[in-house]
Amino acid sequence: MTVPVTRDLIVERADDLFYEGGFEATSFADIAVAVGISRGNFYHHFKTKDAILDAVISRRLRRTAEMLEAWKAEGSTPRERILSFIHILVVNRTKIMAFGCPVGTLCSELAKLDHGAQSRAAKIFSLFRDWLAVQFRALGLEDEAEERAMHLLTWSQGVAVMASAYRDEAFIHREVAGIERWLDDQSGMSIPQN
Amino acid sequence: MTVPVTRDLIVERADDLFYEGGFEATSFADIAVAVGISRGNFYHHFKTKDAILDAVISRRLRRTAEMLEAWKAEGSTPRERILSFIHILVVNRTKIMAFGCPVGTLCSELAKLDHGAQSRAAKIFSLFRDWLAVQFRALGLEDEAEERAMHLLTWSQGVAVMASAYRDEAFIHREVAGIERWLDDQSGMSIPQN
DNA sequence: CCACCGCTAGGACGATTGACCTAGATTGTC
DNA sequence: GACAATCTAGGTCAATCGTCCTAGCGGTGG
Repeated sequence: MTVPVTRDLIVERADDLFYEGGFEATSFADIAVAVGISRGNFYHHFKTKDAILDAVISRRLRRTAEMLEAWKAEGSTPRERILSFIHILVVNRTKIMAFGCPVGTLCSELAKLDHGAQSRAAKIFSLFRDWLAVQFRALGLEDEAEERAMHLLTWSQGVAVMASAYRDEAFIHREVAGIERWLDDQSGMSIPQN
Repeated sequence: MTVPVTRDLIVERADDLFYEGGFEATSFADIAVAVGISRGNFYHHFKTKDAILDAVISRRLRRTAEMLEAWKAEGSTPRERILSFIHILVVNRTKIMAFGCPVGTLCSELAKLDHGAQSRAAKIFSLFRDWLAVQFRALGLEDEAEERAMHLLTWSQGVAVMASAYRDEAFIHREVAGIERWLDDQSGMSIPQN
């Protein structure tokens, strides 16, 4: 809390609003109200809306990296660490049913807007992918680790989309159980199986 | 072609623009330019933007039903019919890499906008789900048919999200191959396996 | 020939958007 | 305590949004 407390607050609230309402649909005024400052004050901290988006993506990259680091400490085994990832779907089920996955929906929106920051947003996925690949490699899957990581990411994204489309909590639990079964089928298998 | 050729043209172009640019980001002016008519002329056919959205969703519902009906004719076996669904990912890979899945991204956006039409948009998913469930039931999966249908829908949605995030065509082919292997593991199995 | 009606064009509306400016308040430093 | 840098508030800007109105076009029926 050395200097930029207001700036951080702006990024934090903008992060939430971008998630819950989308980037395009969230206006300067919306963020200003959420933070509790005037619209004019905004321009002192961020010159453009894209600058806020950049800061939000940076924040998400940093927090994701921190979360993955924390999971390394909590879960001692690779399997437990991967389960930490899978269980985001359960832990955040309420918000996911309402707004989908923060990363997936942002990437989708930025892709449609043909926004230059889309590739940076996709790097949040890469953090998960690389981290998961390390865990799969520790499970004994050498060559297939990256592919398994992408598949797990894919599966969870699908669950997020369908869960928000139907707002079905039971569906999330069913699919998560399926992912866990799939995970336990992966360990040390020589023949690839999806 | 009895009467409403202009109206149909509006809905058709709006459908494309909503897919490629998103509902919120597409303005009346954008659609008018795409159709080649004046903005004022718009109001004669659609009083509100939501009315256009309704018409677009109706169009998608109708066209989806027609496509599923056509697949019944093309693919004689349930497996071939399901493969027709899976191969949308390959056939439409270019657009999917650029804009994601039309249904999934629309549902996600409407969810964030808290738009009343979200549940109607989700009915497009239901058309696929019910149709797929019929095919899985024909494969000998009685009780698990609906669950398998939802899983296949989930998987394909995940592929669409990740494919657009990374714009990776090889990834699509890899996952589609995985889906096909999964499909062939399903037929007539008594013990559920994901 | 005229009255009518579906369709079109183009402008105008109030509101809101992202962006920007300026003046005052606050803070920190010497 | 004076000064400079930083932060804040509130207003203004042109552009664009969805919405709406009206005048004119073209064909059809009486």
